[in-house]
Amino acid sequence: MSEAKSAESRPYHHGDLRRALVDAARRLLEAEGPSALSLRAVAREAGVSPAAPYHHFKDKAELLDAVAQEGWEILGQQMSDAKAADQGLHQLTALGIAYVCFARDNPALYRVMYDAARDKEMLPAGMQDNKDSAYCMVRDTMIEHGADPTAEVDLELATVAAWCGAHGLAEMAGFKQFEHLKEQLGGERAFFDAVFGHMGLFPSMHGH
Amino acid sequence: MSEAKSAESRPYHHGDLRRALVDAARRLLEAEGPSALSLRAVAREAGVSPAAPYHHFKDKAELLDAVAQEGWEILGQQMSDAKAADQGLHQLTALGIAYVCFARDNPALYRVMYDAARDKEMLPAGMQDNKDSAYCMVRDTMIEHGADPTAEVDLELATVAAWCGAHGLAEMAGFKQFEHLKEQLGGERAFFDAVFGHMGLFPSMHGH
DNA sequence: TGTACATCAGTGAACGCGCGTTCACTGATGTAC
DNA sequence: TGTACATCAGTGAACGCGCGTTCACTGATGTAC
Repeated sequence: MSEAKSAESRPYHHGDLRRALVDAARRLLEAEGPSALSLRAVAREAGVSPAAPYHHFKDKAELLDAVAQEGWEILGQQMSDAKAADQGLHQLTALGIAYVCFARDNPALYRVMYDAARDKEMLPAGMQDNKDSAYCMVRDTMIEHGADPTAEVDLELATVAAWCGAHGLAEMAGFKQFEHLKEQLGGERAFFDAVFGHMGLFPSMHGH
Repeated sequence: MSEAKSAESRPYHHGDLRRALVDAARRLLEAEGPSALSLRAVAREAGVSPAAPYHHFKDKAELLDAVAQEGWEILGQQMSDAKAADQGLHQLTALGIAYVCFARDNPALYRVMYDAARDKEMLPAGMQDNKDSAYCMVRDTMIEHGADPTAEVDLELATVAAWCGAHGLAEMAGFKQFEHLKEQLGGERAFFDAVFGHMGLFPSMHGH
């Protein structure tokens, strides 16, 4: 797993250690889980001394924040791509599926994304009211598909409900005990679709 | 916070140290959060030496399991009470509200309940297929309210969907940023109701 | 009722460990003249 | 083009800490006779 290059190939100055540290953290995260994500382990994985990260991050929390931030950016990009690839009424479902697939592919990163925010008692980046947060993308998509933008409370409730549903499914889908359901339905994607359908959150999915 | 009794009042033999340790763990958990839950801290909180817990638990994981187990029992009891108190079509909603209220009142315990299971790569106690798990209570209630018990896949999907929705809301409701929504709706309970309503999971809530 | 003894449930000191962080340092790089 | 020097980005040793766990121990309890 270690990315440490052989002694002769890596110069004394790294070039972009900040980047390398965040990459190393992500590698560690998915290989060993969130509890293995110590500053020292990240430095080790990146092939530098334990003190090196302090030239790029104030402390461990700042490194974790950077990892979480990158996670939210990737998730936002994947949701945006999914939306672009699926014009029409299915766009909201596409967003939900993209969200859950991201969590399936990066379960430990996904946890860090929320935990880093909880530690700071803040909303995570992807849920903030920035114009390009994932949360706002969901809200905007709802408006594009007919939600009334002037019914502010209702709109926000619908967005929260969709977000909660996706988050709940993202965490539950990790349990191996649901494998049999996925198989019976013909695959993971169908399982996600079906659960979203039962939630009735995504208008494209329930024809009634 | 410490429960350690004064020297003269506590006998050498504790009486029920196992119980006291689980209680101490829960106290610590809600006061300091999941990351503060070390074996030593629990022993300290209970007023005994760091080695004492080993007479009652094989290791730290076993203590955490006991804490999680108790959490699931309390949650199950509260859901059962809520169901009993609300005959009729609102029973499913009552279960959902009870679930979310438990998570609101015991956020750190709630996390431990899932994390302890994830560490063992198991379904948590409350989600197992025991006759009296919380998960089965939800499924049974769905049947009582008209779900077709012979449509097994559909029934399980509906239960999973409800469970995911409740879990998602339970975790999101902890963010302070939703306070304004709760206020606008006239309280936390109304907020929970409204989100469940938007999910369309709970038949009693959506009249359409 | 009294005594011997096994068992139980604590103590407290110690172990090795990995952690976050600091420090004085040094090698590499870039800029001024 | 060459040299002096400031700055940058690393090293590696060290710090103190809290952790999980083990160990030999001892005080308290219960039971047999």
